[in-house]
Amino acid sequence: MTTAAEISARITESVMAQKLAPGARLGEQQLAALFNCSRTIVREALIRLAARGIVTVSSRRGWFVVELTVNDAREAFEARKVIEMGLIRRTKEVSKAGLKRLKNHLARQKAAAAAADVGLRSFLLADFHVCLAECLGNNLLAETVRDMTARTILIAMLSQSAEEAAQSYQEHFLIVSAIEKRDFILAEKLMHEHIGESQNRLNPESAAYDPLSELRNALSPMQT
Amino acid sequence: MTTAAEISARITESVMAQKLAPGARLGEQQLAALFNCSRTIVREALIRLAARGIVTVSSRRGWFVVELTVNDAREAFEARKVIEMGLIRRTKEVSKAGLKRLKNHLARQKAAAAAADVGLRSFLLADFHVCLAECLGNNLLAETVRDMTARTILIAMLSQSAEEAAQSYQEHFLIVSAIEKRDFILAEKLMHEHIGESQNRLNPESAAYDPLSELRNALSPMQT
DNA sequence: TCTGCAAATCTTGTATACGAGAATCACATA
DNA sequence: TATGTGATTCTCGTATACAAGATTTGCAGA
Repeated sequence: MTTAAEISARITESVMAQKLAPGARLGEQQLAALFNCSRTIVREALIRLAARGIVTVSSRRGWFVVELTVNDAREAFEARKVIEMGLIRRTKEVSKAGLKRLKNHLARQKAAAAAADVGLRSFLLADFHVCLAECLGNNLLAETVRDMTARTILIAMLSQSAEEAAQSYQEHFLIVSAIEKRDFILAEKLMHEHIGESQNRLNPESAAYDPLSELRNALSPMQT
Repeated sequence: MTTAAEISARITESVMAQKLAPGARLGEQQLAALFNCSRTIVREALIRLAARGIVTVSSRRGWFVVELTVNDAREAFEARKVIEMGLIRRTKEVSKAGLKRLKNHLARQKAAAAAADVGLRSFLLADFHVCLAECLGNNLLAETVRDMTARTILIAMLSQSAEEAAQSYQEHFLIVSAIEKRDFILAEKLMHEHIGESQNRLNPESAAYDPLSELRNALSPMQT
């Protein structure tokens, strides 16, 4: 027996941990069995997630983890740049507690990078951005960051190797360092590059997660 | 017979039009009767709105339009500054169609300011910000702006006089003018002042809509 | 073997029934 | 009159039944 809030949180986390791929099916009945509750509860969780742009429903066909178009992807990355850079830019001061929490989070990221748990590593690298927003004093934007980060993961999916993860951690580390030194201008610049980095990684337009992409490309009409 | 999407849109619009005050009751049964549908549909609409921070539910007591704390208010205004200023800042170019749409919107705002329809006027002044985000090319952030704008209205409520509305229109006009001239730096500055303006208007900490605020103040503990 | 159609199955969409907790009201009591 | 208590009413919370559309399967016919 589980609540709708718990179910939607679990699904969000799974997306952030790259355990749920774009297009993954989320059957009401299956989830109800898995979480030992009725379809009503599952449905509530899915409706919430739909409002947040994490899942979609296709009438009488089923619920699925969203699959973003190229334009959706552009907007999601742009939104993250706007929010996360703006948040840093408008910060005057960071509390000692906040800074401590950030460093603690960095330590967990480092530990996860060393360990073999890809899911936890992926989750923490994404969660860092949420944590940062919270530490900069805006829980409302932190929630928004969570949704948008999840969305960008659903594009970038499968394209993050161990080396790239290590690099992400390094970049996070440098951002926190800049914040600690109160060099918010540098921090903003680093954040810009950091988000741009993952955006650039998805070169062959979302080809990474589309199992039909090769076929699709091969059979695409000629430009005559 | 109405769909959940329509119901939630109607409620959001009513909030933006200041027709629904903070704390207003939204009974499932009443809404079902009003929209001629079952509680199931109403419930879906309310769950969506709850995910967007427009309404809350108090267990077995009822659904209500949110009442923000002082800190919530701070975060909402701050979030709007971050997003709307950042959106302008990162804009390089505005399409002709977008500019035309903005001017069209301004004209409607002007017309509404002259007319006596306070609801429409209030709605348009808020909707301008959503429209701007769309015209700057980010529908994802536009949706976010809609939610946050609604939230700020739920704080500032009742405090907007006809003169202040006219001033808001003027500020919107100047913002669009700056954008038209591609002076995004000025536009960003104007937006900053514009949002700050409405934030400053709510001086006596949300006293406007709290019927107990006087009592609360009178009976607050002494600072000895 | 391939095609087309009909039946069966699967999945969500919606209404409704019933239960539980909160708030209110009426009434007895001090 | 003021207070406390029990019944009543109101509202949401959850499960479930049934409908309807989409998909798949099976089968007959060419």
